Amino acid sequence: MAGMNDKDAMIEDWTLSNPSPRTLMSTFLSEEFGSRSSSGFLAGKENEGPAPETEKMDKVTKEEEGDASNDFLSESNWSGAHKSNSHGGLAERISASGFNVPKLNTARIGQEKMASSSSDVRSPYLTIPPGLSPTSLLESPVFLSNSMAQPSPTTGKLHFAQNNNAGPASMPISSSHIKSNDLLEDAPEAFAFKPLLELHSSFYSSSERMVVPGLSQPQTLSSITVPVQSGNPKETGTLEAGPMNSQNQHEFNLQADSKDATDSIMFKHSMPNSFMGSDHALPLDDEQDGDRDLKGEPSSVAVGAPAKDGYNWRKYGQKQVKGSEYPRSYYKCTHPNCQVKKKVERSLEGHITEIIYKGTHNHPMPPPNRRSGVLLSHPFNDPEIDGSGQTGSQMNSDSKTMWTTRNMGNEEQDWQGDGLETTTSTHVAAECCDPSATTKQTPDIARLSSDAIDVSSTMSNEEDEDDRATHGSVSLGCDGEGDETESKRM
DNA sequence: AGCCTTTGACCAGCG
DNA sequence: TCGCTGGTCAAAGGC
Repeated sequence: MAGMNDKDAMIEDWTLSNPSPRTLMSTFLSEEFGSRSSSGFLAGKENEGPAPETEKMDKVTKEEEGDASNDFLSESNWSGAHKSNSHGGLAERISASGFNVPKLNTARIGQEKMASSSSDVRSPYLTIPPGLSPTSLLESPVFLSNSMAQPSPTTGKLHFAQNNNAGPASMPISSSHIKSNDLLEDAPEAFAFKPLLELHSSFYSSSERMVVPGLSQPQTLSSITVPVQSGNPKETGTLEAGPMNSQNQHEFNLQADSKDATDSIMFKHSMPNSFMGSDHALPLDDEQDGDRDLKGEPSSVAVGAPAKDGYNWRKYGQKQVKGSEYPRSYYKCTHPNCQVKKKVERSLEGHITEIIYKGTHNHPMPPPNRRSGVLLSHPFNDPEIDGSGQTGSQMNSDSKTMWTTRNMGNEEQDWQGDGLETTTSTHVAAECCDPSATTKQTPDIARLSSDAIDVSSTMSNEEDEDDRATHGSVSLGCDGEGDETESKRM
């Protein structure tokens, strides 16, 4: 409850006076990111020694963050080379609310070569030092806005809306080549994208349907576009995490959601090779450990996976679905009176190819336990922050959050919490996936490409209001750092 | 003992 | 009505 209030207050406090795409850019870049020449993101790996300018910002960041030991980000010596908004910046405000915000070294804007010939002249490149992973970005509080987003099944865009907003902002969400869980353990880029995938997975789990087909081809990884939001809920945009290039760099493209589609900024993030090493790999949750230990054994895969979104699931059936080369497992939420179900398709190797949530939890997310391997590591997952803990009310349990989506008939639909049935699906198409399997379930999905992430959402009225209590209770299995962070918070 | 998965059977919707 | 298909049930067994 307290977390919810904090968050609400925080979001409200984010509101800026002059929302604009450029403002979003500056806000996002200057406040949300910072570069740290010393990449202590992973327990101080790859210490390169902080540059003077970053040392300065180190102090600022630490001052802002207050209790540096309270969050993993603070451990990583986030720093920034400049701050455009020294008063009441988002970072400070978020920090005050319990978040630590990665900062981007905007001073290095323009120092990088343009990675794409199609880049806008105004689009500088930012280099994020090794150690700043997309995980960090995705864990940035900018993704708080996800709790207010609903995907469009036809356009693949997320629509943000609040009851007090003039109108929803739309942003594309696309992805290609999402790795499945075990692959996430094996490759840095996969690891980096895992929180994103789970962010969406968990987020959409709050609706009734989610489809997350994964890839089983570890050599393929492309881009993911996720929504971002500046201090003003109306200021939205997308952060696209591109594939890792030959220099082990992820390319990011931050674009404001505005009429000016060219208002974007691209930057790179160098993924340290150490990410590849198991010694530097972040610890995985129990489930992943289980999957890793018993990789290839379907039974083990089936046991741990369903709980990854933070809830406890009981498998009640499995069936080979026609059109899909992988068996589909059926899970129910083990919580009493909770009718949420979940369908999971996994390849023989244990790669998740599709996850479909049905229903919404009418109960708080259960506390992490060894069996489920759930680690409520992400700020969204933190009961103290998002209010989804056992202490009671959910973040979106109030009726203030309005969901805007498109239903199966491409008809804009505003949902204010009276929807009784929601279905949200997220497709992460895989080269190995049977396209018919996913498209059949969400025929309205506008597939961006054969290897794009598709998101659809349909809502109707069948569930009672309580079922919406858990809408937006984003759980993010930020294994590793989150595990440590959560324990520290506790 | 309790909870879970497994798995074959059953049921309902649809063409 | 029939067959197909997806979803669910429930007994059995494991942990």
